[in-house]
Amino acid sequence: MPELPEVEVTRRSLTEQMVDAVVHEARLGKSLRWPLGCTEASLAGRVVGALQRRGKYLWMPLSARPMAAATEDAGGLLLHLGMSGSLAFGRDLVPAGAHDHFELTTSRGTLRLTDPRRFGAVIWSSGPGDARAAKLLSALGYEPFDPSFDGPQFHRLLKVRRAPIKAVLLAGQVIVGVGNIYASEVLFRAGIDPRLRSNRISQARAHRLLAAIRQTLERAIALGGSTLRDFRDAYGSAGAFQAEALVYGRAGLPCPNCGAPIRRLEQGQRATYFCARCQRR
DNA sequence: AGTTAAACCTGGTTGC
DNA sequence: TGCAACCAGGTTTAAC
Repeated sequence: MPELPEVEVTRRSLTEQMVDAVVHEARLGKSLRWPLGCTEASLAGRVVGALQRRGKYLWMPLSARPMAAATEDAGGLLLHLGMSGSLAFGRDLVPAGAHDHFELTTSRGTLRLTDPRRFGAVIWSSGPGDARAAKLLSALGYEPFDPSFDGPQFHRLLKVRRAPIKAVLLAGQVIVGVGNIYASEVLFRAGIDPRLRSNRISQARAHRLLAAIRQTLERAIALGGSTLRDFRDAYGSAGAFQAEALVYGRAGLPCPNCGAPIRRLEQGQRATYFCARCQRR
């Protein structure tokens, strides 16, 4: 489910409800991708800080006591929603089901991670120097909305890769947050063939692609993300961007721009949707 | 080092 | 209806 817009929508809805909450109890059910890395009891009494996002990861600061200086205790939880994860928060959640794998009971309500496929993760990190967290975050590319990231820099990074542009976007080593839905969508909006090799992209088209990424992700965030099957924000609301998808999941349907049938192909074991007439090599 | 395939899981949909 | 095959929003790991 979750690409950058869904994770960002989750971050915002969670932060509104959870900042300053005091943790009462943590409960881990079926194992997720990795072990938690601390005892559940060691989270009790900690105070939730403002959530941050890096790529598709969420960072929840958990201070050992109220008003602790950041330098004094920079610990917290690193969360990833994987393919099918979502987070819910509230005082009266429905009883936990078979796919609810992590719960954090707090003074303001209960945070619950639901993830049928269990590709998601919750790991304790003691701070920036934490090796496990650093390993996950260190190879990540630029944030799409980082103001210091611009078209020329994007172009330079694309020039040194030979994989198809779709694969380069998905890999997240150049720019983070673009998953399988939005990769097809941004390439359509930029008029670029997903099979085009990254190093063959001109500077002008790189600029156009970056602009399309920013506009598309921004619009998706504004619409609460995409809900294909089960994504919900922390209030339980579904997203609406899927209704504005121009090519994703629309094989055989007419291109909204030229009417030619949208094509589906496979790249790196993932489906890609595009219009062979509007998107050029 | 870069690129590609396999692996991790479960559930819903499609087709015979 | 039953059941196999295929599909799904991600990322790590191993292998060319």
